[in-house]
Amino acid sequence: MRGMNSNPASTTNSNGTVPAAEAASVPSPTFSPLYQQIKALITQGLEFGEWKPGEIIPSEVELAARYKVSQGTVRKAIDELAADNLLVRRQGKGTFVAAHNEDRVQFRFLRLLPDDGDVHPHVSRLLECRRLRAPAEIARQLDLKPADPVVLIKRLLQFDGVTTVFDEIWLPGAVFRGLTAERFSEYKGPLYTMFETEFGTRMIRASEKIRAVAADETVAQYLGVAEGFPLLLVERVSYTYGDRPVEVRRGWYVTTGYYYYQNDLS
Amino acid sequence: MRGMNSNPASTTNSNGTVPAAEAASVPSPTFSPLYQQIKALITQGLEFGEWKPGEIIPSEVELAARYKVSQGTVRKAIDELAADNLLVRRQGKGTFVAAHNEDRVQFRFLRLLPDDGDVHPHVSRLLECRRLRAPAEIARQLDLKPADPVVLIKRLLQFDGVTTVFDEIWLPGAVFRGLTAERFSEYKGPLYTMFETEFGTRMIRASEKIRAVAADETVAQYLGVAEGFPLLLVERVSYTYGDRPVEVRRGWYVTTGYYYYQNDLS
DNA sequence: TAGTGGTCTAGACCACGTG
DNA sequence: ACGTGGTCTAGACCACTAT
Repeated sequence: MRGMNSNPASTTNSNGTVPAAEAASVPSPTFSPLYQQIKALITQGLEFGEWKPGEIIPSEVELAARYKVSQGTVRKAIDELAADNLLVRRQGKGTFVAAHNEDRVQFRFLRLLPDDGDVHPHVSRLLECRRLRAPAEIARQLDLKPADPVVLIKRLLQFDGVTTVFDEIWLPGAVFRGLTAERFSEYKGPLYTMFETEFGTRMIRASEKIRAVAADETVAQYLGVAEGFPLLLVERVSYTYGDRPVEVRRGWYVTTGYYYYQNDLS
Repeated sequence: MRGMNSNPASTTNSNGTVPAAEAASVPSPTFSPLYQQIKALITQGLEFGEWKPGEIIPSEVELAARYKVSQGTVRKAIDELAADNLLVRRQGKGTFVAAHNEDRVQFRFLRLLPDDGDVHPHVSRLLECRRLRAPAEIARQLDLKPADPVVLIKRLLQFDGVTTVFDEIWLPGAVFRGLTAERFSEYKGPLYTMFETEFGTRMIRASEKIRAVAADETVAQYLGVAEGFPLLLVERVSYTYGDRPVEVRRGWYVTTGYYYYQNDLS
């Protein structure tokens, strides 16, 4: 492999050098470092379920042999996947597919913390779960055609019996076939874990827009506050592999005694 | 150097292996990988001003020679410092000390974006800048003794002529000697740039607590909104080298037409 | 004892920026 | 043409976990 990763402009294009075996489906003409190509291959394995959440993936040495590259190259690929929170390394044991049912998840996707720092589990109460045609704005955000089917979920979150969050969750209907109120109610545990195990959809990344708004009549009633009460509105779009949006979530938060946490501005 | 980085429990403690020259002041008895030690040495160079913001640092080869380690070890140290936003790599040119006067800074520390996506520069208007004794809560957050001197700055930020942010900034008086309203007014450019060039204090990291609050009489007047209007309250603590807190900032944001942005929940 | 990830090295070549 | 960071390799040894 040494020295074969030449410039795409050179006479011998480097993509022939992807150590075949299970090379990318369509060898693109663009150049990328070997470890990026390995990273893509491993990501495919994750996406297509070759290794499932919580499971161990082959050792670095094995992967190096399979892809016909050095261990160092596999290592760099895994380093990035671990930084992206897709894999978790455990020294002496191996490398595992990140699962959404670990302790940290509640704080990865629900960043609301109480002022006193104590950690309380939350209770979810389903208000509504129905299928309808996507409003224009939701369709745009989910990258669907207007009027495509979507699932709308409304729910409340309670901390210590106090209703603190009202969520409005929009999901693409095609992906979340058979998601009903019953199915929803039966499921114990975090929502993202259900999405993962029941619908094979993993949330990889999210972006959020945060603002302060006044509670309207409906939301005020749900949250047990006066109309006009200041609420934190968090509008999140979550993405799965390939940066495909698969969830739009609008959350109205009562931030009395709670705050939204954000670390490190990088 | 090969193979000398043995366990701290072993007979020959590894810290003697720090390639001296400019070894750490107090060789601690705890073990850490070589590249972490190199990282600490480079960080010291940054903290003590050996290389100033915007300047280039020695090449990897030079640093490897100076610290008597391989280029790969220096590389790993620099990789982490770049990930921490303390250094910036530029292929073909060299590695530079991150400066706070670049384009990205306005978005690194002021994450307010307009709904339409356009980017407008902001104008700052100083309301007040005086010295006083630290209230208990501020003293706690700045790691000072109660009643230690602090500087309190109050200011407004305007976007397109519209007042959008009211800031209350608390700084340790000992560090920011000679910071007066005049000095403040004279300075053009971002605040953090002034802190850096005028007072030798760099903000490295920050954490934020965000909530929605109702505008009180004073803030409402400053921001030109009705009393009770919902505002985003962002409480930020900024840290310099060694995780020492050097700023407490409370910002009240009008989020009409603007939102607070947050990417990637990692 | 064996296997895994983690560290460290030395050397080669590539890609980028500048003279 | 030269120097910088970026990629890749091969091999050694360390640290942790399990058996």
